[in-house]
Amino acid sequence: MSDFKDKVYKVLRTVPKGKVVTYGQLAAMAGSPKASRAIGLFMKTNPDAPRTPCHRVVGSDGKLIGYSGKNGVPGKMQMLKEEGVKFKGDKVDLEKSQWRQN
DNA sequence: AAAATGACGGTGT
DNA sequence: TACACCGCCATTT
Repeated sequence: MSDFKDKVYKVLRTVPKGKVVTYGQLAAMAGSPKASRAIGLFMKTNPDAPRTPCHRVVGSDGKLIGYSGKNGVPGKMQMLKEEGVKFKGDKVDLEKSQWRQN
């Protein structure tokens, strides 16, 4: 497996409940700030579904995209709400729920 | 090995 | 503000 991919999952697993990260941010932490596209690809593949909270990954504007889960994006939004993530209409309130290492 | 694909992001119109 | 296009990266066929 590529180190990049492993790194992405590692970081993603570090994201606490009730917080979210953007694809770009996640990519940056993994070592490639512009690999946001690849990140989504990993989420789709998602070999570690149960241990990888891919539902905590949102777009740069906090908009929910993707999610191959059971209920799709709507279910993802619901799940995040349950975890305590604040929402702004159909998007996540990044000002309050975006995860920050620092 | 080369080309196509995709759960993105930013910029332009 | 909304839609379209281009650029980036890693995976898959």
